[in-house]
Amino acid sequence: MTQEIIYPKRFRFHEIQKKWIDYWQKEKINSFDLKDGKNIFTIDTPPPFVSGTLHLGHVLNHSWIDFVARYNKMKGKNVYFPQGFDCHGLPVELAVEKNYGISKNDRENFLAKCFEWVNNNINNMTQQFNEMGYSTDWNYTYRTMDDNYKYKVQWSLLFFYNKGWLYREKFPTHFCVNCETSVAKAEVGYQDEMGKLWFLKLPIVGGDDDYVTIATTRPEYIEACVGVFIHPNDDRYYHLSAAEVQIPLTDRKVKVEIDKNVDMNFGTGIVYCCTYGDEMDIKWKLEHGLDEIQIFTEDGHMNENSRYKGMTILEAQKRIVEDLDELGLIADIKDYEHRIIIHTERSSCRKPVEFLPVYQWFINVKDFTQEIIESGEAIKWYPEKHKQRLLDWCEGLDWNWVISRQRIFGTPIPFWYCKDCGEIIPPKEKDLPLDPVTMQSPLKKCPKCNSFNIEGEKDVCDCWIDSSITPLAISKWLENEDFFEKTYTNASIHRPQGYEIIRTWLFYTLFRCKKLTGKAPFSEIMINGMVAGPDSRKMSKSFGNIVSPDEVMPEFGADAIRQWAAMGSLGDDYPFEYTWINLQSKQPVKEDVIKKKRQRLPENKFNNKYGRRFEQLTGASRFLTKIWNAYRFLRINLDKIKIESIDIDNRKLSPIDTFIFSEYNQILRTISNHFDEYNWHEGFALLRPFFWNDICDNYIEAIKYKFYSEDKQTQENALKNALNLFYQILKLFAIIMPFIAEEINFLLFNKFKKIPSIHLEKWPLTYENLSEDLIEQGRIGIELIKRLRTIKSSLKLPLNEEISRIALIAEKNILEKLEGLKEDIENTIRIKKLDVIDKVEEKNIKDRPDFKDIFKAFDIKIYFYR
RNA sequence: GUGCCCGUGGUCUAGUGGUAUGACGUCCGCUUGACGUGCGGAAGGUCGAGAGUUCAAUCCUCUCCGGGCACACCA
Repeated sequence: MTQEIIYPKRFRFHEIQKKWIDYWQKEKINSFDLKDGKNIFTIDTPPPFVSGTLHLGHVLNHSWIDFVARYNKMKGKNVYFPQGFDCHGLPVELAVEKNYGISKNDRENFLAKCFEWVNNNINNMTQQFNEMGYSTDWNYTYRTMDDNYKYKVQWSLLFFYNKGWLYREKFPTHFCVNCETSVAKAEVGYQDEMGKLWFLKLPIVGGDDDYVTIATTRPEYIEACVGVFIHPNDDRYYHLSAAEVQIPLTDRKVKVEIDKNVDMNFGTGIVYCCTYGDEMDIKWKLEHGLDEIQIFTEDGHMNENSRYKGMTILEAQKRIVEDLDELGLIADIKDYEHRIIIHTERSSCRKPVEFLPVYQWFINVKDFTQEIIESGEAIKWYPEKHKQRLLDWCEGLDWNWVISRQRIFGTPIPFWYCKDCGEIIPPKEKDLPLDPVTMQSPLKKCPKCNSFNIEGEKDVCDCWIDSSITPLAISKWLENEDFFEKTYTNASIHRPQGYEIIRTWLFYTLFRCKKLTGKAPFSEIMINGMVAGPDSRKMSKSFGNIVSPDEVMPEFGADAIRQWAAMGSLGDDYPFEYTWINLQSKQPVKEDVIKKKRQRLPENKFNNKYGRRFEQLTGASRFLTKIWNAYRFLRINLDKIKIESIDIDNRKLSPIDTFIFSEYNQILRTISNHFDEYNWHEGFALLRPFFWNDICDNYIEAIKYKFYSEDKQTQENALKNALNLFYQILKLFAIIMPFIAEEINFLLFNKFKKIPSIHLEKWPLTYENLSEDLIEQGRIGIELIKRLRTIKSSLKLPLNEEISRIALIAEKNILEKLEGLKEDIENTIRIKKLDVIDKVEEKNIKDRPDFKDIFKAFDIKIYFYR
């Protein structure tokens, strides 16, 4: 090791990170060993979607996961910590279409390119995980697009089919006409939008210039109108109850029907029912046996049932309104704020969702929500409050799970069906995994109707079908019975995730794993919040408050960013703070100024003029520098003073040593308690000031002089005690800041501790058998030293200036203690002569001090002579 | 609309039935034999607003305001 590496004033994280990432990999420091089959603690980590880069949300989430892994390892558990990737999804298809210009019709090539694109992204993301200091064992990674993974997914579908929980049916489902696929209820959300409410006049058949007027936000649905509804108690329209109305722009007539679900107070109190405008329309259609007239195509245009065929839905709306107006059938138009259903699960879409009746595959979940609730109740939640989200979702669920997606890059739904009678033909188990598009059905003839018109399913699975068996995938279910028993059946399984996917990932995983194995997967769950920008709004492109890890990682390093993550509070959203500054003046700039400038200036000019200051990370970096310098100081002394071990003899502790050890004991216990609850914030918030103030500013300052002592034994003991304590603290640091901990471990402790990594260490123990008397004496010493330094500072004296004399005047019972501290105080404060005087002698002191002070806590008077 | 969470010095954050923790920033002093990305110190808060319970409330209750999330929904 060269001097260069040992003594730089700053922690050089760039080279150090790289060095340890390679070393940990080479030496298999993070390897999981099943042989110790007892006490296995499995972490079922969220597989990130393979967008190609990690964002700060991932950094927060996965830093915490890494803390969980490292902490539990240190606590003696055999931690199984794999990390996989969620590969399938629309964004992959879009990226491949865009970047390679390959059409989906060229199915084979297209899928190959999807695979390639995903693989590149995974390589990138794997590297980012490593740069975070993520301690997963990559030998157990998985990709949801792998055959081996698909096998499990398809096997599970076959199992569900055999149980009668998987079925195919033509049913109106949420359908994103932008993404051209059906989506699950869990993937849609509502968005407020300023729209219009149109009052349309529908002519009454046989009535002379007589109309019913309905109010609607969707006039483009008029051609699909199959009924008009009024409320049974609505006196205003009593006379209409048997009437028929003519649907404008069509040659159809529909009946006026009565239903109590009509809201009399909305609009005119009359509503038209269309196929399928919304969930209410679906219910009415089924209950009243109405016709079905579908007017939209799957890509969001009008179909052959409409005279506006070929137009987009929006274009059609415009034309329909114009046409109705021309016919004089528009009674009124009002501005109206309403909520539209949009595709929210992929934030890049957020386009309106329609209901389309197409053949879909469904899994019955409605009948099992009670069971899911039970699995949820059995989990220990960190924090408890988020359990309610799962329970609410279960209790409110009234739709089954649409699992089919009209896409091609996904796990194929491994079934065939008869095009004539709809009979489903399941695959043979031995043929899995398979793609029914390219593979022949096991039966040539429909077993029900003898038709030969058999078709392989083209649709693929919802991504949540892939990801909701992650606990089974990582435990080698269906693959290795022994491994499965140890890492699933008999393990405690920890599930870390954000609260936003409780109703999806958690819900589906609880459901499917229980059904497939008989055992609910999780014993505990740790919930993280979302990362917000400084405006405390969720980070998103549309708010312009995004910070990418790539922006901050090169400047601050993983250990600093992990400290930021550690300071986030359990289950709550957490802002990533920054301030815009003018790079020349270094002055803060307001957000709205930035917004304007960003629009006006070209990007490079803007970037030259303005930058962001990351205060939280600055603080984190300083802490790293502090730790680094504490190491340097001890290292310099270790080079001078020869010691054989850092084992300490409790009987040879000074009062100051005893006191700081006792303080450490307390801190350690409290931190353990917080970490046991996965409360990283509180634990780290204690650790930082303890190390900085108590250890560095007070303890090290107070023992420093011993390193220059004439007495070898004094030197050795002081250094041993300090190193021993530092090593304990380093183990605590290792969880949050794995790189600096490992670096210092090697530079400072390698010759004492013959272990290949500090990350294989056990959680530290407290120091036992400390003398209460010495603790108290040490406390007085430290407090006095602090006080005397403050006095020096307030007198504007440089800290190294020697004081000619100080007298401490105290009660008899404390005198003895002070005598024992004399040397520590004299040397640390630099006093030529320190006198300890009995209070009864005080009146005999003749010289007037330059400064007088009383230290109330111990009733000690301080006479200070410059 | 219903439910849950949140609102603490300039910013973020901890916490408690007896007016408050830490970080970053600001100001003052000190280049100490690890560290000026340091050390010592200071300023800065009616703990969202109002009402109630209490000897006492930032902490408990209610109402309101503001923010977030979830669920429901009138077309």
